[in-house]
Amino acid sequence: MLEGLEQRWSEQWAADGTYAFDRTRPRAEVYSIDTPPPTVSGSLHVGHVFSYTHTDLIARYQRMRGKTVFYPMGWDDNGLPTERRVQNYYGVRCDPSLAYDPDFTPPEKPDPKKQVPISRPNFVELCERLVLEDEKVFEDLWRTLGLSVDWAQHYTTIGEKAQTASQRAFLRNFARGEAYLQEAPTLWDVTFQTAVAQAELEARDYPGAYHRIGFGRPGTDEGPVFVETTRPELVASVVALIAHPDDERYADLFGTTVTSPVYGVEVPVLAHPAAEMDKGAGIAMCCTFGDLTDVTWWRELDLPVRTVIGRDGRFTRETPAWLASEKASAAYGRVAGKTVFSAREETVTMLRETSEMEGDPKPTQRMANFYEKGDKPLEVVATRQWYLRNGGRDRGLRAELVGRGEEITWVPPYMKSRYDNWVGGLNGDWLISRQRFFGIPFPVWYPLDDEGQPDYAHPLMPTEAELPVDPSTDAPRGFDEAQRGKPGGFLGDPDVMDTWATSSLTPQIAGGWETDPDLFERVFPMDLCTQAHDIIRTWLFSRVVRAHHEQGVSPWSHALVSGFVVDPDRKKMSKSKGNVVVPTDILEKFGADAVRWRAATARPGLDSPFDESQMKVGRRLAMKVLNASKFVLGRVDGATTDPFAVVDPVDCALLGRLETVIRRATDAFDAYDYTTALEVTERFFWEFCDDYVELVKERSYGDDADSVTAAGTDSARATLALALDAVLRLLAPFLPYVTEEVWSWWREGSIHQHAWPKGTDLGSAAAAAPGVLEASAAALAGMRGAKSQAKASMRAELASATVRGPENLVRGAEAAARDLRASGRVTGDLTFDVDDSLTEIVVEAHLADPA
RNA sequence: GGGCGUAUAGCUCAGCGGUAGAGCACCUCGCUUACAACGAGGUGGUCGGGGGUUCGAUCCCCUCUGCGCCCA
Repeated sequence: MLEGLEQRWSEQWAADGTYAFDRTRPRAEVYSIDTPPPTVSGSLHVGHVFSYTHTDLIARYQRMRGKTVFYPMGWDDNGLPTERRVQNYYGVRCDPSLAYDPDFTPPEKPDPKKQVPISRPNFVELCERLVLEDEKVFEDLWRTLGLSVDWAQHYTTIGEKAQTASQRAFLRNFARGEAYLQEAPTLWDVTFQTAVAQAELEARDYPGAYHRIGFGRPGTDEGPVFVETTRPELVASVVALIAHPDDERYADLFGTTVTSPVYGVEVPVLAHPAAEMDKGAGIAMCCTFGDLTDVTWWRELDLPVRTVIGRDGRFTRETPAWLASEKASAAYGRVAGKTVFSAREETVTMLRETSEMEGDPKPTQRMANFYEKGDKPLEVVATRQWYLRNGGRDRGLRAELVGRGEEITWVPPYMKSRYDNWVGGLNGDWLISRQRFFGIPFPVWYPLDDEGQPDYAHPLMPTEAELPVDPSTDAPRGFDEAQRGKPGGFLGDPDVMDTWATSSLTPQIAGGWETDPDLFERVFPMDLCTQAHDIIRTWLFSRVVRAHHEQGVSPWSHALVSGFVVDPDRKKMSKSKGNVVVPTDILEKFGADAVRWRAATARPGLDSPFDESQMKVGRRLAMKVLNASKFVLGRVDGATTDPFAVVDPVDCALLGRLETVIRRATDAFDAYDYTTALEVTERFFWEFCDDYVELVKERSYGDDADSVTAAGTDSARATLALALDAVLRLLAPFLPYVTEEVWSWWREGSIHQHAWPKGTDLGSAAAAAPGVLEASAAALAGMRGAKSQAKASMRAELASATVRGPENLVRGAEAAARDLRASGRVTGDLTFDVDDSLTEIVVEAHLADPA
């Protein structure tokens, strides 16, 4: 019965434009949402499905509250993940030195080990081709899940809208001095051969070994100074030994020089508080660069740069100038061109040959920085990169950005401290350039001087009207293509923007910033951004940075942060662990409504373990909605939802209860607490089915003219209809399919375009206290209990029943005496005795003898 | 080491000053004219440990411990 609803209704919604944004409405009537553009080259797991469902619950609620909802979906298709997927999928790799081949076709049988080198334009073409396929799959999934996205507002992070917005924002950042080009030590991934930003780092334990190596003290009788290092190969690039200023062991050495083992290079011994006295020998070898501490020392102690590791992660082939001596150059010849790993082995061999290493290496675990997508530790390489100011080097800006965070309502509130911690812990500006191919290029060229050397200090920029540009194929104003790379000509910036540098502008891209001012004014700043907690430091923060620089505001008023779906052992789902739950499987098995129901039970911010048995509960609810509706609609001919017909005390009590439920669900949704909204609605719905419907069933049939008045029948039918009408709307954000199906049986139009219920829909009857319902439900439960204990059928008749309890409850139940007699099948006496020694209803019942 | 969260029934979670709640699971019963992919009834907990505040603490405060995440 539930099967096929997804396809049928999602097609209907698409055809009717049910979720179309109305751009004629004023800002006050708009609710705008910034939702993460999923990485289409990646695979979705059930956690994404939950998080996007959370957004949709809010979107649907706001729409029913009368807002027109701006709910665009974007695809994050640029960047490294797509490049990697294209390499594997087509068996190619990008070689920017090659020329474009218009006739290129990818290999028929891709061999990942023998990737065919192709030009950058060819590579980008393949990327564009593949993301189209991926995006189709994603869109289908979102439609099946029932996301009420307005697909007309769609964007991609590589598309022209995104290119123009990213380049325009960059030009303005540059003009205001917020973006700048700098040659500086940069964390570098040797596998992907690109620079990596602080936000993409991941500290991991990495096995290493302490090598105890000695530095000579020429001109003294003293023995060598020993350092313990996990990276002996870097002895080739040592620039100083550094100990803590308070370390008495080395006090005498400060200001003297020592000579490096193997190479015999003379370096100073210096003091700096960043040296850790209790780590290793307490004195460290500073190399440019082994890690970020080296960068600090290099900067603060004004040390020279001695780079031996190239961008490919290998030792440079030419012998560096400071290793010019015969001894040093001979030693360097043995490591030149080697990978870090091989160079380390060779260096250890040399250290043993010269007896400058003491003992054997001692295994240790150290924390090393990794690119989150990489599996080799990052190196530090001096390169020229674009940076965007994000407060990492500016206390004032940092304070302003923390202030922007305070303008946002965080759901749950404690997620703000993640943001504050991250902003407070920044230690450098945002590195936005990447040495990759499938991304948005920097709209920048550099003039070449008479010798063909680029002048980085005076970059050439396009006007905003010329955007988007690709400096690798477009020539700057005043030049022509023939001057590319020639002395007196120009050079295009070869880098692309980091994917976050594009997706940090999603509110601007989707909202039509500078291209559609009328739209932008209606949707920006947005009302809501949603994401899981892992991207607070990246996506959330970077959007605040961009909006702060460009518009001087926080990009949204609310941030809703979802937790993760973790596996049953509470471990994070990841491909490598093989514990990923594929969303298409569960959607097929349980249906979209069931999966959405389960997602809605995961509160904002809290991780939730995946458990299939929970999906069944959602499915059962959807099924119950269908069945209960079938019953109610079989009782009410036409639309008899007239509150004035409701006169019976039990019916009034039900509406009174419903009024409270509507109020609580509305308050909860207003506070972004969709879980509580669902909880109170669902509880009401089950009570409605189990107690109320059972109580009034006989009365609603209206075929027992002797015992039931026509008014009572009308009252029950009107109440059934009123309650169903309201409860369907309360459930609509959670179960869009089944509620729409039922709605279509007796109402016009889509339930998703109808108003959220209000207490006033229920008329004055809803002012009744729900006590009668509670008391009669308890009495009914008592009768059922008696039958259950007697192991009798629920249809079994009771010869007599006595309802006892405190006065208010007994009187309440007595008001429903007729319904109780009918639903409990009491054939003989039904009496109500007040007994104030009791605190609740107790039923004493005698079964009729079986005939 | 710092920050944040969390600890309640076998499991997933509500409750957050006034005699412990739901769903799942489990047990028993029942095919009843909305529903057997169902319904009815029931079993099950010194609310992580220790202090304190209070007439009263699962709830507030302190502390310890476990777990998770983020940052060093």
